[in-house]
Amino acid sequence: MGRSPCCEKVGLKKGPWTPEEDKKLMAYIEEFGHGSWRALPSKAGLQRCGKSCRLRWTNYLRPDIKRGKFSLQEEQTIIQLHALLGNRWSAIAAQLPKRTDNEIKNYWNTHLKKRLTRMGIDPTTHKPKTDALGGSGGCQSKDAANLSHMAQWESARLEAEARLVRESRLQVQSNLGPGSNTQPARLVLNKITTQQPSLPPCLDILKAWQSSWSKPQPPTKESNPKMMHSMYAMMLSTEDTLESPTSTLCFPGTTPTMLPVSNNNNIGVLFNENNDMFPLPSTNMDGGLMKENTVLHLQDDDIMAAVEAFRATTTMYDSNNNVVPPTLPNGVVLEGLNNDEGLVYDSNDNLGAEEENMAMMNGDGSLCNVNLEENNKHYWNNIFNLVNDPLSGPSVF
DNA sequence: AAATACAGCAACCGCACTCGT
DNA sequence: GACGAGTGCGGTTGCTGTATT
Repeated sequence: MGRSPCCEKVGLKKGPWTPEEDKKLMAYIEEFGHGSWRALPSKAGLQRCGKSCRLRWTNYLRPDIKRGKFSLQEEQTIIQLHALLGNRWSAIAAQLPKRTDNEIKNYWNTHLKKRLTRMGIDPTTHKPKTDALGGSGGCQSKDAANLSHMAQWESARLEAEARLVRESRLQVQSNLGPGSNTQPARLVLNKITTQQPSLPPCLDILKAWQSSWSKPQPPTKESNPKMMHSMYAMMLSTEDTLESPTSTLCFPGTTPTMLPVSNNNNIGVLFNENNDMFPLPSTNMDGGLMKENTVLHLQDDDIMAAVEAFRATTTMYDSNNNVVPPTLPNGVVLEGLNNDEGLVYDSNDNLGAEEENMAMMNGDGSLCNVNLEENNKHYWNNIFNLVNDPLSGPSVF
């Protein structure tokens, strides 16, 4: 549908904001909240369009914004999430507290993208640029399928989280009145998701999903208690037995029944305590196969649990904005996960060369081995070595 | 010291989506 | 269901500071 441009009025100022304009905008929002952005400029005495005001506020003036150099942890998170999500900056920003999507986007384009390019890695696909010359096409397509499958789930989750944030903001704002909308979305969401009323039965799906994303790695080295993040194992794996987070799986605490699958696709079906059947996302709700790129439409209950599930397996922050290790449903704390993102390191913090076979838990708690493709392993190894190496920054590029 | 090239980043643009009517 | 307002989002532009010649 056609829209009238928001800045059609002649005389509205564009370009860099002056300190005076910033003061006016901040003073107005602190007193009244932003309300309607379109109406704000005239009320605040600004010769700007509402869109410009919103951008200035969200990207620069908001009090809950951290500026300055990105930490190694933040760099790692950006790279990994970009590998999974692509240029979905708002989704990536949702996992980095106090960073805006615009800032992350700029940082990617000016720093991280160049680093990967110089390493010979396509920053779009996160694969070595020499892929076309060699390697196993079949394995790579399976990788891509797994990644795409996970990305579908993640995409749905992030959309859900964004919606939750919007809704919760509205709710908090309406409870507290004008001027109270500066609450960081993360905090608002935490308030909601930490309340866990009796969960509806369908949440077993999300439990399963959570479990599939946070299976602990059995100790492969006595001296190294670090845990493996199953998501990355799945991203790295090309083994047929390795399934995406949305395929057949089990989780501790409940014992879902698995339906036999009728084809080679990763169809999964779970049952809750009442034996209600819940097809996993590779199937539609009729149990039939979803077409590629089918958009998932999750119920709100699923969304709530999905958000909680993801939080259990991704970087989390305490009230002081310190990273806290995630906790599995059974209470196991995944020590070292956030720094290492699930990869197994040797004593020098390099990925262990002998770790070709990474063990994962089967649904029944037994172990299965996962063969990792050399190229992919080296790719992630390179990335983490690079971003962890303080000398590899400007001196390299 | 001046000119030029480059990097970094704030801000803009326009499309897409959501929601209310 | 159609429409329009409001907003979110990602791509792009262009300004500014710094490095290099």
